Amino acid sequence: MRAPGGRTPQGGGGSQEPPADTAAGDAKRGDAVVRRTRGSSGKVKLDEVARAAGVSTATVSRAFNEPDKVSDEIRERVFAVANALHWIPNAAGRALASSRTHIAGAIIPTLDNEVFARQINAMQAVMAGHGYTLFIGCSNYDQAEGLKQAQAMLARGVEALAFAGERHPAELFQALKARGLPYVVTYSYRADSPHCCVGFDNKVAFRRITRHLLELGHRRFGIISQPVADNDRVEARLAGINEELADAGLAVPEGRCLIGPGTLDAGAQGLARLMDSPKADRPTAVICGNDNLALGALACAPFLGLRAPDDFSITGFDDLAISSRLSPRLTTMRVDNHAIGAIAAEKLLWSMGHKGKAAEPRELVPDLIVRDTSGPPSGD
Amino acid sequence: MRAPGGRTPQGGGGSQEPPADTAAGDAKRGDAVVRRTRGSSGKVKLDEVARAAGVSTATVSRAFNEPDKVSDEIRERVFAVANALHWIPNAAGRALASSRTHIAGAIIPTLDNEVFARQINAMQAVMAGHGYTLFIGCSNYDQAEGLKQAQAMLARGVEALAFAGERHPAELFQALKARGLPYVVTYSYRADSPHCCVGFDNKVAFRRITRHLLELGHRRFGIISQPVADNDRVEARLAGINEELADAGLAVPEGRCLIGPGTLDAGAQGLARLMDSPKADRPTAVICGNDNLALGALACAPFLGLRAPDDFSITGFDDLAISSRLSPRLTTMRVDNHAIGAIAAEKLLWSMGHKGKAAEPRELVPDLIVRDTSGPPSGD
DNA sequence: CTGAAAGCGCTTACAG
DNA sequence: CTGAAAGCGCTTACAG
Repeated sequence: MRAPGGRTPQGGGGSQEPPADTAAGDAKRGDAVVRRTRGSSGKVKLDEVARAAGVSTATVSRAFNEPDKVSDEIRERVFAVANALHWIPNAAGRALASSRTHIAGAIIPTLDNEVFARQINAMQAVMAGHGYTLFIGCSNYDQAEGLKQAQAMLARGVEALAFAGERHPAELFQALKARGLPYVVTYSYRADSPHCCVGFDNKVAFRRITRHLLELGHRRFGIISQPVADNDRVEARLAGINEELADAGLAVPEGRCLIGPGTLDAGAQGLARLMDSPKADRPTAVICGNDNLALGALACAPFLGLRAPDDFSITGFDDLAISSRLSPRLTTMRVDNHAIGAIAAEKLLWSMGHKGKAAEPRELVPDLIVRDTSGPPSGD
Repeated sequence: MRAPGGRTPQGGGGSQEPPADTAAGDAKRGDAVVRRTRGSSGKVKLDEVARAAGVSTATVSRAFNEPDKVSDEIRERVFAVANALHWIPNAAGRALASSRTHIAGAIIPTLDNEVFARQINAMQAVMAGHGYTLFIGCSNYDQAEGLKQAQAMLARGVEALAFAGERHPAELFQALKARGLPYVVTYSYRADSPHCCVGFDNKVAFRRITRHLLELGHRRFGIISQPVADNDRVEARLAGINEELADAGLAVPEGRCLIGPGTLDAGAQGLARLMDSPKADRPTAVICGNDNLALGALACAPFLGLRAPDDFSITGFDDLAISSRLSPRLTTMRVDNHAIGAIAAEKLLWSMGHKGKAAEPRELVPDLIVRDTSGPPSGD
């Protein structure tokens, strides 16, 4: 309610004359100083807030950044004036002076995906709660693109970085190390990883789902997977399947592990190819690298004259919203992606508060969700 | 290949002695200047590049920002040195000096959605191609949250802003106007909108899909829609349906326009409620506010003993990838979301290049995609 | 608790 | 085409 620039009636605090005038005489004399004119941004600056509130710029800055160090009365006055003047602090000035940008970055493979969208949402919320802005970059599952995004973020002065998976160019890790920049690897988790991981063990997860199928009695398996290139998570998944099968004395035959884009169509085509052999030879269980592939396969099954789980079993991974709504309901695994994002953000915040020291990794464990699409193999 | 700091053998260009030493005497004498020590960031700075290349800071800056103004020889030398030193320009310093941040912002309702993810992807690509970084913020369909995100972006110094829809607090538009900040409204388009819109006319689109159903002979309609609050797009969609029906002398009866979250479950529950009446009275056509709702309804239909299009017709909006893969394939409308994002980015870039002048709006037209789920009403 | 002023790392008007 | 230096809008070590 106090008018901007108005001094308190009490006039306390030992403040001198209003400095509004003194500031005018800032052209040094006797030195033939060349006056440059630089277009000021035209926006209200901290400087003007200070003048209007009758305090120094230091005090205005402190009122906002270290409120405890400023007397109640002055703090309130500064806030009121800043408000009245609609002052918005210039982030660049702040960053330059403090060498803190309050920006963190997250690099994910793709936005178009419930899984990563959820992680980002959570990260953003936690970061915002601590005064940090989150930069988001998409690699489109391409290592080189991911590196480019990371470099752009470094140039922007991010103070911490999160990225999905640990398969990234050595250059990235070097740059991070060189700058002592905190980072976390999200989504992936390996007990022996050199990085701070917040995620789950993809290999263990796929051993689990494979075991589920083995326990149901399946012996002939087929796989439909996303590309392995640049993707440690997919690699670990395939390894998990193969190891679990090997432990049971089994293996996926040549030509029964189909690799393609992680799309609905690839899932559909994959199933058609896997089922294109005499019934006695067909896989009875199909493990898909994610729900999307499984959903595509499921949608295609009727056209092949097949249905799960009577004619074959099939599993996904992710537990997308739609996976449990469609019929037959998909057997899959679910990860708490919101938690991954939130925890990753907390780890980063912790590191930033501890001189960049790496935070403790955190393993989340996916749940196996057995629904309609997995059952005992049909006797042939 | 040239060693950092090494001068060219030819020594051309009239360069004086290497300035490596002259730079040391920068403590002014005879003035009792107090030396402050401020932790330098520890990173390589433009200053060091200049010294190593034997040129002024101005020249280094120009070499990167206005390469034409620098001689070939010096430019190459500067590049080589900068490279060897791994110099990464400090964005804050640059922003402060030039009052250009090269940051643009985009605010969308949610990340978790093919539609917006695609727009963002396209925007980001176009922006990156022009040296701009894209800030992304999610409002979660909440006006107040959207405003908060926008304010955070202003504080970060975004030079342009894109946001979905035109239903936003007046405060937002005032702030934009006050700063002369270019912006575009994405997704929505109205011929008489005061804003630069890049999107489609939601009302016209839903008139179109309603007409399709009318032409098939439907006379009893039901609606399953997302919430109208804070959402001009949804409002326009409902208006489109109602106007088209009114033109045909029809109306959606009380209780047959169901509003809820735009989820699969809401779609399922919606269909159950709409179909909960004697067959002769049930709607024969159900218009959904988006594909997700329609997909949920479709998934639920078998449990109701119904199937489309024999027992009822149903339509969506968005043409999600899965909508055409599932059986029955959904009748829906498709918008080129990639184009919306790309064009929005170009408009913003254009505005920034033209002193913030508003760009021309651009209307995209959605395609009606007639598939399995719409057919003539079943005779009862 | 408060202020005067240097400094953060760039860009750019000015002068040559 | 190039350089010397002021200035962008803040923060903070120093001094009181």
